[in-house]
Amino acid sequence: MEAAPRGRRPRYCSRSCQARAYRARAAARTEPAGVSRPSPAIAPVPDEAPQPPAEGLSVQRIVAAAIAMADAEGLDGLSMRRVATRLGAGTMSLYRYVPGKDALIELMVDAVHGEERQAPPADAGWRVLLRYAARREWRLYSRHPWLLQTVATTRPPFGPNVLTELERTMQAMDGLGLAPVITHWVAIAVSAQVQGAALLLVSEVEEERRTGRTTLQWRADKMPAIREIIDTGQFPMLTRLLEEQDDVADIDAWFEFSLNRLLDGLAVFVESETRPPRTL
Amino acid sequence: MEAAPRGRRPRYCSRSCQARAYRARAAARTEPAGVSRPSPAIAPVPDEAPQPPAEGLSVQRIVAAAIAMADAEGLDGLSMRRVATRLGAGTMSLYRYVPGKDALIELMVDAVHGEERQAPPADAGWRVLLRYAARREWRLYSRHPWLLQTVATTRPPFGPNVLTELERTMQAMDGLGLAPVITHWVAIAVSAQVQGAALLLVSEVEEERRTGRTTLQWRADKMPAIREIIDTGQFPMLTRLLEEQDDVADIDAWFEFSLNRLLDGLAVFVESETRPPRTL
DNA sequence: GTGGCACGCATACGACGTACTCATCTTGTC
DNA sequence: GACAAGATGAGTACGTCGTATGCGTGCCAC
Repeated sequence: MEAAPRGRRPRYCSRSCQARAYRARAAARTEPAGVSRPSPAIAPVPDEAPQPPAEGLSVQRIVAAAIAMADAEGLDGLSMRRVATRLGAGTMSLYRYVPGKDALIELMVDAVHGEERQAPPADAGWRVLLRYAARREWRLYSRHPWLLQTVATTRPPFGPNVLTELERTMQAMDGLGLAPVITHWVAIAVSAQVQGAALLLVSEVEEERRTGRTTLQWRADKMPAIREIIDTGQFPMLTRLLEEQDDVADIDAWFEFSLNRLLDGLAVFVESETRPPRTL
Repeated sequence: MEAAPRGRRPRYCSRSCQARAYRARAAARTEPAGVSRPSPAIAPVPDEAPQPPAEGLSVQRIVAAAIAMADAEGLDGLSMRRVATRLGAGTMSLYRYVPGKDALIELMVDAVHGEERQAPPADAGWRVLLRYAARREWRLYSRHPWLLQTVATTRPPFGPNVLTELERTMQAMDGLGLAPVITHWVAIAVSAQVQGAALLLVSEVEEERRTGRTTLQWRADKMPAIREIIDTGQFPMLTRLLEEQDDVADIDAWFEFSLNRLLDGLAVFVESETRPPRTL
């Protein structure tokens, strides 16, 4: 089924028992948190228990190992073979628990989204709450640079933890009188700003790993080439920039700057939206 | 040199003639445009001439073929073997012109950045110009979804076309009295917003290619799972959203929305920055 | 006991990037 | 015109990857 043109990219296997085991375990991870628990607030998935010291394989152990490996070596340092050997298992043993690499990555994504457990500040305004969510996401990408690469590749996974996050962000704007669609637009606009900023962060981290050169070393390497182009005089703005200071310098400060600009703009919008024809 | 831990990812080869040929051709593409031409304004790279009908390989032909292939099949449908056969050449022949796949991708990135040739509207305000640049970038990612995946992986390449774009964006704010660093921050903040939004766009396109399911089909597939989670009652905001309308719906409209919010925020900032202590 | 089955793994296949090596073709020199 | 030297192209091979297939092993219901 699904044709797989030219024989490439077959991806998901269809061995019955494998898929069954995966679905069973995935459900075990998902449903108890999302469905049955009568928790007072939104309850993220328990994720991984204190890491059962057992030796047996499990979806949790596999996902945890894969996350550790991706954190350490990037998304293309992640291979089923190496995850397996890291767990002291045969490569194909993983496929009893996970249908394939893609599904494993999906599980990884939802798992890291459930990491930061502490609740947002209560009774804060929408602006504080949105900023809180944005910073939370920013930290997520700092810790797990590979996460952003998955975003660019796969449709946003609707794991319970991801949904929880979105819900929380939208709740930040509850009571403002915005239409649900607009609330959603705002939420993903903030998320987009964070992700866009994180692209810069991640590309530096990732490239540093790949080449072994730090950002400063890299800049020194490229300097002659850049200066050559600059010296043509066709880039006056960039020239001035280089003369004063040479780069983003503090990427966290820049992130805060851009986030604040977006929040300012949202404030203008909220203001004009919530009391339509008063001042005018 | 460079150690290559555990024997993985050797990447760039170092055969002298290969590197030489590459540098020579890359320079041929870069310098005549950036250095010698006495053009009135910023002049992007001539890129590829009317595609010489010749049969011989060339960097341009290789880059063009690779771009076409990535456009059609995504970044991981791109392989040196298939680019070569598409050009009617042996695989290793490409390595006479390009040191490796990474360098090829770098050339591809700069090439597509030089695509849209028409000048921005003259004498427009900073806001119009920034919006213009943002839309231009947005269209770029629509046409070449793979571009965003490279951004997440490699340090932003400083090809002449990319630099031209950045310079132009910064020139949009010339005369506002902002410090060069701030101008730069604003420019990359807008770019970050576009890229973050494009992540959503690209993930849909990419996933659609990978699975063969359109967005609507996919939503129909996932609906039972989503509704199951929604029906727990723990996601009131999302529930309301689904009841009214089920998704982003018009991603271009959303892009415009988020861009306008950011520009509004930048306007507030520019306003407060350019005439510091007058009204207050 | 003894099937059946859940589980783990060894082997194998076809893709990939690219290093090494040889063949062919072009060009400069006499 | 003959011929050496370099430029250019490609065939083969190595090590990596994801994963399909099929074979053992041990547990458990009957």
